[in-house]
Amino acid sequence: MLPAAKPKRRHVEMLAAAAKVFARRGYHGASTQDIADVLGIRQASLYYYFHSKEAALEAVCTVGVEDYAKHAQAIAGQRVSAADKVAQLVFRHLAPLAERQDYTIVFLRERRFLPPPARERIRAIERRYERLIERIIRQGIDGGEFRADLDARLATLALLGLGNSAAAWYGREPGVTLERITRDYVDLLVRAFRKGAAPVYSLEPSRRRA
Amino acid sequence: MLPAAKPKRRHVEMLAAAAKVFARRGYHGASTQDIADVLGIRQASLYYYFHSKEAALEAVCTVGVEDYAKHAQAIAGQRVSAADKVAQLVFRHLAPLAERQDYTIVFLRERRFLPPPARERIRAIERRYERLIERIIRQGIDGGEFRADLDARLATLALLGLGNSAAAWYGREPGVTLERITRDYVDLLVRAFRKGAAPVYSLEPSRRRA
DNA sequence: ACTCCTCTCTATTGATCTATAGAATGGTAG
DNA sequence: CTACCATTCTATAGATCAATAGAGAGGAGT
Repeated sequence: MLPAAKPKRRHVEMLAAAAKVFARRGYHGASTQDIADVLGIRQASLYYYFHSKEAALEAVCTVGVEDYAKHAQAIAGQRVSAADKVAQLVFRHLAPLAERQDYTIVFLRERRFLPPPARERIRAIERRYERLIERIIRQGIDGGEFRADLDARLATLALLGLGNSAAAWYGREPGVTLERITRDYVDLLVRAFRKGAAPVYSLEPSRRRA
Repeated sequence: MLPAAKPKRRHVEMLAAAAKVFARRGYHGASTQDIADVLGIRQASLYYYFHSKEAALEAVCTVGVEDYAKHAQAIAGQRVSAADKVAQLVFRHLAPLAERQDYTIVFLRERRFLPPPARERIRAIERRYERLIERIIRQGIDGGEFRADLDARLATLALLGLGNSAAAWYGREPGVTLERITRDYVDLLVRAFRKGAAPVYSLEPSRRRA
């Protein structure tokens, strides 16, 4: 039977070891020996659990991405304000960093190295997640809660960019807790999305060349 | 004489080839053969230009990062509003994507694979850039232009996260020009930073577990 | 014609890495 | 005691890759 089909106790440890190593050294920079070292077993013993290094990468990426779309779907169905939904989206986007940062990092950085079929499977989940966010923002605009001139696509990319960037530095910024990031980023996004006076600034740095 | 010391015509082509290959396949996923293929020369011929693959990575990363701190310094010295400075920071941060996206991507994703001495050199430039941004934001707060409860560190990370995320998808989002990203992201940040009524939303998704 | 100098070549070494084959270990149940 | 199963082992094949050594080609200047 294929090991990937029955997730037992040791399989979970394997996955965690792979996530840790891939997150620290990158997929191509990590050797199967590195993963084996974490588990205290021989390099060849890994192949009892995975068909290939690529399969291990897909397994880690899947854990890294799977819950996002699910939660976004649940949030989209609620009957609350768009601002509330954005708040919950950010909360759910950042929450995995507490316990699964390695998986998140690997998903974000290494998914592009997946072989085409696996990459497409992961991409499908991503796309669903992005569309759900974009729809929530668009509904906020259409409902008059968010600015009419807000670009839903760019707003979505902003939310994702902001959330994903936290994965890169969370844990290395002294004193910055998940709660604070969530609060501040939600605040930042909702302030930027809601109706209000247009800010005044000169976009073109006119006194500088080019 | 060390090739890296005198940047001639072909050296620039080499660097561009390395940037392109590192950006697409990642540093560890790219072989020196891949770079040689882009240039139409043999793998071993590369070593006329670089001592090592790592040296090529440092050269690419240096190009990718060097101008940011320089421009930020110039912006910090101007006598304009903090919002104007933020606008110029974002503009200068995104501008390199037009002509040097590969270098930017490699700097962002692959700099962590540099050997410690080179990594420290790159890090020093980064740190200077971050401090300049943070100081500009802090001055906006102290001057009463930005919200008093704005966290300057998190605001800096937000600006960087937003700007850096664009490097990942710029060119693959149909119809999204650099001008539009700059305008929208500046708008987003300035709206979020300036004084204004606190938004209303429920941070805790109370009807969901955990 | 001779000499640099720049650039590229051929040929190869040695290290590293994924993956396979098949044996050994140890626990558990009949 | 024996059979079975899950897990880890040894040993190695086969491929890829960074890097070195040293030769050759061709242009510019003298």
